[in-house]
Amino acid sequence: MADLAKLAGVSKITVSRALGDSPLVTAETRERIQALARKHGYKLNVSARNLRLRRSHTVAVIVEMKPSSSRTMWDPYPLSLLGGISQELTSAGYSVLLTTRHDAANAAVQAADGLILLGQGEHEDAVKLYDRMGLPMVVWGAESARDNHIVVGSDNRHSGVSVAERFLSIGRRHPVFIGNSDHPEMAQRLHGFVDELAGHGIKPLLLRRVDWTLESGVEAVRSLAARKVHFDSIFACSDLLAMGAIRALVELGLSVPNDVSVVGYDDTPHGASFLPPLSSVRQNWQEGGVLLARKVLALIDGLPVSSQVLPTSLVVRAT
Amino acid sequence: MADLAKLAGVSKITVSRALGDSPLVTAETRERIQALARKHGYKLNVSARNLRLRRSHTVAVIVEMKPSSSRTMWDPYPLSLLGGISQELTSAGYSVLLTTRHDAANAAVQAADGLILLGQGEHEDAVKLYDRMGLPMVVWGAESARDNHIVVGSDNRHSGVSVAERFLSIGRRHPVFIGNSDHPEMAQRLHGFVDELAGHGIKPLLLRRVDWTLESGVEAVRSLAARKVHFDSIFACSDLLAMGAIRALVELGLSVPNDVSVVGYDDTPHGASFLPPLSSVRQNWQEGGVLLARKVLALIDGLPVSSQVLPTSLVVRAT
DNA sequence: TTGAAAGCGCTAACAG
DNA sequence: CTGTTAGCGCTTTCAA
Repeated sequence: MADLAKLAGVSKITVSRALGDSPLVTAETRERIQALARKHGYKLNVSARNLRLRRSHTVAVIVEMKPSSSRTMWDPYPLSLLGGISQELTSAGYSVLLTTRHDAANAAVQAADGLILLGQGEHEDAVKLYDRMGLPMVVWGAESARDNHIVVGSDNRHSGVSVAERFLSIGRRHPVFIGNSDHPEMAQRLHGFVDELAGHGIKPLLLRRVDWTLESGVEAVRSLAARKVHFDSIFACSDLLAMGAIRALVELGLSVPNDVSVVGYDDTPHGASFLPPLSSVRQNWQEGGVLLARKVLALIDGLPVSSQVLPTSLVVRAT
Repeated sequence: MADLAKLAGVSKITVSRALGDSPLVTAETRERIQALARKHGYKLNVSARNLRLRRSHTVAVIVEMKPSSSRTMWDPYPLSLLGGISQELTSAGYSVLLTTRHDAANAAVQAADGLILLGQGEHEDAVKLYDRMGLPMVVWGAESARDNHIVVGSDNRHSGVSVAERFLSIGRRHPVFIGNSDHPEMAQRLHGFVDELAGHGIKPLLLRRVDWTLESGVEAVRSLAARKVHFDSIFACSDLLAMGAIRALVELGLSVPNDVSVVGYDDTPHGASFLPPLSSVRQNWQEGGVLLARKVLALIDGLPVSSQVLPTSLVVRAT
């Protein structure tokens, strides 16, 4: 910057202002300096600016990473969410610092101006952990009565209601829910599901499954059969669970959807390509990511921010 | 740091050294100062350190992002790769700056100490673009004769050979390859496939498909049928393509694997859960990520680094 | 509208 | 083994 100043015959600070599009500098000199900067390939020293400004211009995105052979890593919070976040933060001049829960102690994470937490964790333990850092934080997940964080998430409750409505409308009377109610988002799906069914005098069977894998879905249905439970519909908390369930149903000689209706969650491309094509609940991740980013930025700027729930849609296919 | 120095009755630099585990300081004072730092919740100012050290301690990871409704964003380079990268960089004290190709002009990206490029792009245009930045760079993809970058990738050529061997061993004589040979990794799969088959006097049919979606796979097989091509085996460059192909085959009244054998690529959980369970080529992404990270770090440290090819394995399931 | 001075928090070099 | 000095590159006062 000092070099540019010399070249342009002005002072360092004028260069700084010119490059920052400050109104304190003539349009003419601004142009001249910017052209010079381009010509000489000048690059702003981000560290120096950040040191001076006492901000890192960085938002740490913390993903829940449970590496496991049977589960695509970070599977439930897919990349589209990251895509939306990245797009929005970058265009605001912020960087996306990608981290996992383990790396939270990292100096760079601590220096972040804000935090986006993808996944609350069981019992919201992740939320509690990061809350202590005292940084502006926005969480992707389910809104909770207990805590008062800014949360962006899909309308999990309504998803549950929609699936219940669907099952009722096609005459199903013995529904099963497969998922993990310790997971806040799934808990809300369950609530919606249960409440809507209760209005029609129906109480679904809750089948708790911690893993969201195909195998887990297979086992779930097998256990149902082993216990001689009578059921005619399944709401599974992931497409993989749903596909596993269908496989087990077929093995048992049951027909989907004639004998049992199945609805999955997330509307993955693979679910759509399943035979039979899977009915599933779709959430808008890209938009969720954009909103998460906007809200941390607002928080960082000290603006008022509120939680937001995004609509979901039940995509009815063949199951 | 100045405050800590005052508290400990030493100078700033001693604190700096103590916190950095420098051997220049007594074990006793190091302990004392570190305890003090913990107690008072001291956080290193990363910007100041980076400014002084003239390094950002950041590696930019550039993902190829082509948002499209029918394709999970960033699909071909899944998160496990990012997981491996993140794990390795973080434990070396580096941050992962996540960006897309569009954001490459970003000041923070330019300030990175190194670059990891996920995906070479068609005709390696992405590689050429980032090469101009003059940063230490490592690329995930296929090694290329033309360029001389450090590349980490799966043994795509051998994958092609394996699939050809498999087809030959079960008596297939009319194989089809579905993929995009402009994509370097896929080109190598094709080469291996073609070469191995050529040794047995067989020339596979190349069916070019730009999209790696289910629909694309369906169309591919339909076009085959429409042209009355005789074929008995398909090597598809993604599980989704393979699943689409199988769906179309079934619609045409053909049986998989009796009439046609199909092998996909990537061994996704969804492929494994497909009915029938999909045979597919598996690559080790997590390890690939770790290697990518290690190699940029070595490059940054001025150490000699060479490209590396990771073995793949053909997982034979029901198709 | 432009500039001079000061200092953000840290560490490498050198001196003790 | 510890300390002093200096300066990384930038931008916010304050003054012209």
